[in-house]
Amino acid sequence: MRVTTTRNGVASERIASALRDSILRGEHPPGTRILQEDVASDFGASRLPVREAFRILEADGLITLVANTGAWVSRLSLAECEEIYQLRERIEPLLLGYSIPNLSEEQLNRLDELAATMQTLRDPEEFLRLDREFHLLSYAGASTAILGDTVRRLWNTTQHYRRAYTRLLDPDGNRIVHDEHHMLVAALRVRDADDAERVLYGHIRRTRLELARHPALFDA
Amino acid sequence: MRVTTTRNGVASERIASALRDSILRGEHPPGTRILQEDVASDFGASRLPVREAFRILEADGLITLVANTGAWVSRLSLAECEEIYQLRERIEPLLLGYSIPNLSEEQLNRLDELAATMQTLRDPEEFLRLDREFHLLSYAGASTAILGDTVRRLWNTTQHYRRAYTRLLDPDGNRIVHDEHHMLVAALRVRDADDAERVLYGHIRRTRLELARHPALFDA
DNA sequence: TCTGGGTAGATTGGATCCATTGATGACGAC
DNA sequence: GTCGTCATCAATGGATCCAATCTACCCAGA
Repeated sequence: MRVTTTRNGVASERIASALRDSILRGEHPPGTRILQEDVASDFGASRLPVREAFRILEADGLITLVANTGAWVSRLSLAECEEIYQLRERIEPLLLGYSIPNLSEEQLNRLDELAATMQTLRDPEEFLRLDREFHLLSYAGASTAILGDTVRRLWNTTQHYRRAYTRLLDPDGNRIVHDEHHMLVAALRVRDADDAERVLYGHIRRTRLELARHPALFDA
Repeated sequence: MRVTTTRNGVASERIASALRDSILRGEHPPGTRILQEDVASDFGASRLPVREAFRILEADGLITLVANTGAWVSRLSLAECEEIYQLRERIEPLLLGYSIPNLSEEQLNRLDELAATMQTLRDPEEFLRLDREFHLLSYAGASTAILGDTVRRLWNTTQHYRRAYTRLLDPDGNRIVHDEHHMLVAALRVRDADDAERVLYGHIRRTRLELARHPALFDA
């Protein structure tokens, strides 16, 4: 007889997933300490699954663990952020190449829709969310596990700095971003891998150079 | 490269480190199941630090965890292996570029020595060890954490397949490999980043294409 | 003989308790 | 007044026990 075991999945994964979302939403800025006990009571679990969740998030690059001391939300220096963007410049076009042949008509339409919606947004937080969905969706055709995971990790670790940067911008000021998004979708539609990869490369590179012009984002 | 905040006193790190070495040495071939209880008794510890060690190794890409079921040494398909090599082609030259300006005379001498020694070896296992030391040492000048960790993870996951491939080879057959190693050190000595990165790119690319010619390596 | 269900055993996931480590603040010496 | 030391306390690391769940095997029935 099966009792009401609500089969919610494994607790450590559930907690890791929820914590990841809340960090990505910016509820724990870089440098913030996170206590096992607090998280455990938040989720109504013991500290044990929380400890495993911390290991998962450490692997994601989201938090940094120090033995016998605690866990902190990871903080990047400008140099590390540039490093990540240079990585992204090189591997996201590769990932996109894997994805292009398998993108469905439905996915392409959604990409169009996202690119158009982003242009009308005033709220930086909403822009961040859609921009993330846009790019990750463009990789959805790739059946690669390692490459996809690597890219996702890089997106996670830079999320907070993209947020800080986005808040600085005049909503209309980054017209180039929207143009690039539209150019990218156009290239994807005709399955022009070379063009799509070139646009994406430039898109990331430009963002990297822009970020480097605001070193203040990385203080504190 | 990796900052190695010496958490060596912590059992989970010690166990993870020892297990990682033993997997890299080939003592647990891909597909092998690893039981928490066995590892725990091997190290005279309880299962708890073993569980955390498993999480660390999962992040390294060395093992795969399935909830309520167990841990297996990761197995790659040919497609995944090619994916990893394409990644390596793109990011290891970048990492090398970071490293070149900071390589010491001593490190360059050691690289020369390694390249020469490898030429004389008959034992594939020894070759693997030195080849790993050679390449990772060539990246030692890079102070990058994220990039270095990413590369190290890729090396880990492909270690077993490099081993299987190396065993196939006639020790004299891969003269090109040795030539490339010497060319690489020569370029590093004169701090010619462009040349070094090009040689390294070709080195990895050639290996990828060679691996693809032996699909049998990836069966069961 | 093959398929399906059910049960028993092995193995992992989670909770609680204890040991150990690191940080903080007070006290005393120079 | 400042620096160093020590004691206290909070937070993490680890051990043991219990619960949930998956696997493997056996047996009944077609």
